[in-house]
Amino acid sequence: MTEVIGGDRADARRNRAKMLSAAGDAFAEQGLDVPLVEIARRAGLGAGTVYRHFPTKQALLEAVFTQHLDELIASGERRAAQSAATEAFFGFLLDVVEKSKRREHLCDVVAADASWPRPMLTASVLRFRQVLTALLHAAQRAGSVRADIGPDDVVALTVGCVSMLASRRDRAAGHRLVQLTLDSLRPSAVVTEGQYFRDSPDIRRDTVTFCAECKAPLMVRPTGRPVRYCGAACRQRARRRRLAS
Amino acid sequence: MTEVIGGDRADARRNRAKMLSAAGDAFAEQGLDVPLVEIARRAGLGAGTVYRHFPTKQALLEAVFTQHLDELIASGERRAAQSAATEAFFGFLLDVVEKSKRREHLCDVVAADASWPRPMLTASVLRFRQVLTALLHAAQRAGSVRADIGPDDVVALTVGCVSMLASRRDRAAGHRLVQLTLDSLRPSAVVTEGQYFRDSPDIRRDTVTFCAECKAPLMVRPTGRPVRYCGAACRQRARRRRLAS
Amino acid sequence: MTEVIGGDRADARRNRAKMLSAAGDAFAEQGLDVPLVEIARRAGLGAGTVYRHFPTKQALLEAVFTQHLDELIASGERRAAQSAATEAFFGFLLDVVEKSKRREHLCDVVAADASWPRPMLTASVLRFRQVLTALLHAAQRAGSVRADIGPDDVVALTVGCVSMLASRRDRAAGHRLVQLTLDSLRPSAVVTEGQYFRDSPDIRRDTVTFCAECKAPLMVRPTGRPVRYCGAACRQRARRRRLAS
Amino acid sequence: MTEVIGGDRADARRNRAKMLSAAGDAFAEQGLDVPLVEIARRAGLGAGTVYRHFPTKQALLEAVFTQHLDELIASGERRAAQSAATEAFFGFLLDVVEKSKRREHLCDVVAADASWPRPMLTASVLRFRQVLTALLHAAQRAGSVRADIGPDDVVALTVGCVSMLASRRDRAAGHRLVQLTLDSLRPSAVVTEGQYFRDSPDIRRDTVTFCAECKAPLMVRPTGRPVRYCGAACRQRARRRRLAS
DNA sequence: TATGAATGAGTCTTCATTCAT
DNA sequence: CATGAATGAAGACTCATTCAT
Repeated sequence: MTEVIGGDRADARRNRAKMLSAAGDAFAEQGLDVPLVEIARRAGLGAGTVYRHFPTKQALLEAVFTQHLDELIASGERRAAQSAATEAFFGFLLDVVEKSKRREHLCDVVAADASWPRPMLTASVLRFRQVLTALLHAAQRAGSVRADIGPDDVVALTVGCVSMLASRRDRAAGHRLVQLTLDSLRPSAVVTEGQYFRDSPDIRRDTVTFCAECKAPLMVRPTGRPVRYCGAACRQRARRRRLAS
Repeated sequence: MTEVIGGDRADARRNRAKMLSAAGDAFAEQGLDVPLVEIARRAGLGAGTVYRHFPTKQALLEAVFTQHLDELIASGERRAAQSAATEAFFGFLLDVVEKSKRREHLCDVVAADASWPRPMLTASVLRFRQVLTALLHAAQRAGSVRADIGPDDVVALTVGCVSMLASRRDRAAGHRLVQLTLDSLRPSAVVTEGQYFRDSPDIRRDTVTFCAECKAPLMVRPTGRPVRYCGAACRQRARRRRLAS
Repeated sequence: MTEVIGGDRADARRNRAKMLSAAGDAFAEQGLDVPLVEIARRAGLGAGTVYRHFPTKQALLEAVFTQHLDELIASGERRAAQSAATEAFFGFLLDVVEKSKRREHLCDVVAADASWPRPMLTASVLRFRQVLTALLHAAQRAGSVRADIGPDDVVALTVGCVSMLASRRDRAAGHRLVQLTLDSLRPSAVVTEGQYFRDSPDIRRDTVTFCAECKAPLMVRPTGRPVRYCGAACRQRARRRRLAS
Repeated sequence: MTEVIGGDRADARRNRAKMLSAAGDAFAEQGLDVPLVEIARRAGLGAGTVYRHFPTKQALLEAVFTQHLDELIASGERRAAQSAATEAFFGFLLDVVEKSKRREHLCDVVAADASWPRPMLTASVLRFRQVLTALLHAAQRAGSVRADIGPDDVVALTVGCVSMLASRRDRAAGHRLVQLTLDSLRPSAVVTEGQYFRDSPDIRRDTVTFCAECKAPLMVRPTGRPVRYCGAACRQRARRRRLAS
């Protein structure tokens, strides 16, 4: 952790806050390559002052990231305390995605852990994982999230969602996509057999059947007469073919 | 398009290929900020040679991106010709994700179109969209993809999947996530009501009911006796609880 | 104008001066193509420091040029205040030529305005023109400079003189040439009719006499009483002098 | 001198001519810094071919310069043969200035002899000097050029004139300036006493008389018997003429 | 032999970091 | 202690010259 400078002096603390805020904005708007002097300028401070607080640009970046995580942690704890498990979990994920939207660059950092192993040891990172894990497990106990999902899956999913938001210009459409993606976590979601990927053999397959006409997956219906087609259209089409032959 | 240098000289063409390959690797491994001399070194060439072929680092990047797209286009056309609509579409998406895995940085380029508007006019980009759109529409006609999905949604979804793969270290787990996410496109996928996002009011809600036991969303069944549980397991569980009380 | 860096810090101002001086020397000795690091080396500073003060090599060049002009302006104003019109004007021109001697490259810049239109709007350029024009007009009113000469002619003439000085190795001989050339501006100078140049064909031959007062050339009048003065003003002035003595 | 390549092959000679022409244009339009490939492109040849003919860019430049001189030499010889001394001399100077107009960069080369001592040994340079000197002396013998002018003065003057033309946008005005300047060479021209340079503010006013033989200006001698000749040589020459008639 | 592709030294410019004011 | 000036290593890009085709 960065040694906090002048922890006892009000102005120093205010300066630190200004820097973090300015850095957050700057990274969001101009990417991680934004010059440090630009951050200092936004904060209304000198470059030297920034260095007094953060010995390295890297350190500043980590601090911004940590602050971001802390906000998410607070959000997660609030939701855990106030909502039922399912709402808490999904609400938290939406929070994470939404709040990270303007900070995709931070996600780059998370994604590229090879180049940045240290922050993974940070207290905030650990606490974030704890909160996430607790919410996840609660939701799983409540039956609203598939049992075969782990915290890492959730993190990866949210990272992906942030990317989606970033690449989908239409705001509303982006949100719908995120919704769609997060709902993949629900138990009803069907996982197509994973034969496409060349080298991932051991993916457990749910018991899926497919439309006899269009090969679309059919919902599981343990009882009753099994469906053969995904809908009226396919049934009709199959019929036509049968008659033709 | 970059003027191709030395189209008639075998060595020049070979060098161009070496550069593109080296650049692809370098961008993948070290990010878009990789020095050009590093790319030249990997290609076993001088920096000046790279500049002779690509007048700008940007131009080189675009060429790599274009080549990548061209591979995807070929893959898509092959699948469209050889497979049924559904397999073609989902197989194509998996191809896109898989092949882009080591090239997430290119996705950054796609994502950040504001800063890079020109390539969007490239022939390859247009062709890619055409292929994607054709596959999508075929799959939708076949009933295996939701009707309310457009090409931009699909692109964004794949971009997100690539991010997921990048952030999920476990290879198999990453693939499973991708599978899960892509399956969101299938008509059976349920979209939770989008009330979480502050400002996306107009998301059409499907009429969803939930499992009385586990709260999982249930498929719409307009006719017949409404289902109350998502499956046998839940029905049994509910029964047990009822007996216990 | 270049934003002046560190206006309040003594060392920064001293450094700025060192840079301008070093740049002036470097441009004079090695031409405009002198590497910026060479300038930095001469100034005893780092290249980055030069860039902090002048965002571009161009900007540095302009600053040197402006400083040069400012010196000339000061010289012109001093002379205008202290000397009679004729002495002031010719003295100024000699100053301009002499001081620009080691700075011919700057003249290149002036000459090549097509490639460098902006500095022409500079305050210093305008002021220089003002001073030059004022001195010229005063000298013309005093009768010591031909009436058909404009400021642009004078500038071009001095530019030419600088070139002469540069190409004439012998210092004294160079000065004599300049003297000769500048004296072309005096009314007594004879202009051969310009039949040589393609587009001014008819040359009248010169039996020339001069105004007894101001030495301006008098038109040939083969018959009748020869004129002695170029006009009423000179005749009157001569009369006054005769009466005074 | 550059070894002429393929002197026996017609195409090689044609190529050489194309190169020289292209180089002349390129230097004129884009300055001496024009890339060699640009010259090759203008000539419709490969860069390697240019190098086959001229081992160095410098060598090419010298060849262009030499060709330029050769044209001027031819012009001078033609005029010497066809015109009277005065017309020949001044016509030649106007030719030099006019033809060098688009080639000021070559003049830079002449001006900057420190950096380029070798071409001064070139046959063409020597021949040019010879022609110039002959024309000058003839004109001086004819009494139309001051006796105190040497070949170097004339060269410097023309270099200056080229600069004037370059810096005076108005074509006609430029030509008039050149005329004015070249006429400084005529004996009637008044040279103000050259004490201005460096720091001599009080310009003594000029009551100037001229040498009765060579028209050179005579120094003011307020008292005593007025001098009529600039020196013993002229006095003697005048005496001889008197005796002859 | 002509061509133009390859080379790499050299230039401008940026920016993280240090240090004098 | 805050400031912002100085630093110099590093990166993009150019071009004279060489050399393989």
